Amino acid sequence: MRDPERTRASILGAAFDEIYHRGFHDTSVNEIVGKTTLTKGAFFHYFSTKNDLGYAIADEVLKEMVLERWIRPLAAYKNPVQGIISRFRKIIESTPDEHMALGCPLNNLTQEMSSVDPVFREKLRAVMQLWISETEKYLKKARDQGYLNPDVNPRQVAEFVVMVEEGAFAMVKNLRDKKVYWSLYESLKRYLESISQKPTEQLSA
Amino acid sequence: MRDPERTRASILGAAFDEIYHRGFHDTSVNEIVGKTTLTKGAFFHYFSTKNDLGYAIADEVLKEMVLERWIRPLAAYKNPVQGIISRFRKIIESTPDEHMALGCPLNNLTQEMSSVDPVFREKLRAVMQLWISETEKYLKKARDQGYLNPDVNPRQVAEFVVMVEEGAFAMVKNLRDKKVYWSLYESLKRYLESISQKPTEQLSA
DNA sequence: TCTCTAACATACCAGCCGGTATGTTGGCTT
DNA sequence: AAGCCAACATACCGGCTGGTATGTTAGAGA
Repeated sequence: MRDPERTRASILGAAFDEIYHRGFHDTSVNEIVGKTTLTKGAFFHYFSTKNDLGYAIADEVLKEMVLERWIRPLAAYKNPVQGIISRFRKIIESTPDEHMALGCPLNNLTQEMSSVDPVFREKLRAVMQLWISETEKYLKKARDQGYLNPDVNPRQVAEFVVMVEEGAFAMVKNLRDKKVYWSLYESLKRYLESISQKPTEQLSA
Repeated sequence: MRDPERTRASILGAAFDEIYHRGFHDTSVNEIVGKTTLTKGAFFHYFSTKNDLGYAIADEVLKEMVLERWIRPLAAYKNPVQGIISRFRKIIESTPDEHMALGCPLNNLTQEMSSVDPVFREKLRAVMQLWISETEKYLKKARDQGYLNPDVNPRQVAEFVVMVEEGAFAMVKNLRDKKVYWSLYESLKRYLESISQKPTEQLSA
């Protein structure tokens, strides 16, 4: 009947949802446990403080979400650059309007907490560094395989790409207009094409 | 001795500072008035609620800041595209590290408040729309004057440019590394060059 | 079966929050 | 010079917050 792992996960899930919708500060512990079948006693049994809950969200939920949404799918593409473009498009298509209006969970939490709490800052920074580094790997692969111009700097492009991926969500959240996302998609695509090797001058794999 | 306009402005200024540093939710009215020579009575004489204070910051402070930092300086450039690139660089150079770590005030407030309070959302959206529209004007001018390829969509590029301007600050805030800003600057420059008309006028760093 | 610890529930608290009610005072108006 | 109102100050409040102290109960081990 008792299942500590499930209990903890249910708190984490409810907390993520509520924080994603209303922000960390504006979400109280009472509201979080109210979304579950548990009470405050259970909450503080698993998380010694409210901030600890936030740390766990960064370490576990957000990190996993970034990998699952933005990184792992890239492995399926022969041309990683094409993969980045396709994923960006597919995420637009598959994200419900309600979520588009809420922005990127990682970015939301970072903007709210990183200048307030240094532990938050480090954990959220780690997630973003991971996101960039993994993107960089694929871009390097793309360059080595002749899909990108040989003079491109994979790290630099990776930082730009991730910034666009996050910034696009932020702007759509602000403007409440999904069409903007498509506009930004076109611009990112154009940028990536501008640093891509033309098929004719592509090196043979 | 009494000077209502100055008093109001001093509250607005102190509030903006404190909110910029610690976020809206985490800044209490007591802290704001504590930064001035006034008391809570004065605060609620000028702003009927704490949210009203936030609205005034959006309408007055943030709007003016966007125009002053990003838009008005563009008038001094013959090639608006060159102006956008130069301004982006100069803002990096002139912004102290401490402020770089705090991000863009407009973006901070938007990420924190726009999904919580609809009035906030509309006001902050108006500021961002203004930012984009004014940028669009200059890009259209650039296209008509042959600095940009004739097939570029000024609105689309404006949305992308503003997104990068905001997103760059957000990312630097996250990563706490000003070098990233230069990296993003290079990418933006490269993008704008890729949609620029080559023969007419050259873009230089 | 008895024990004992982890897994929860209940009840409560000090502190701070935004906001209000009620002063007091400066200074223009007549 | 008296009146009067905007411009402030002071004192206070109910409500909610994160957090704690103290239960109670499930269930694995002996």
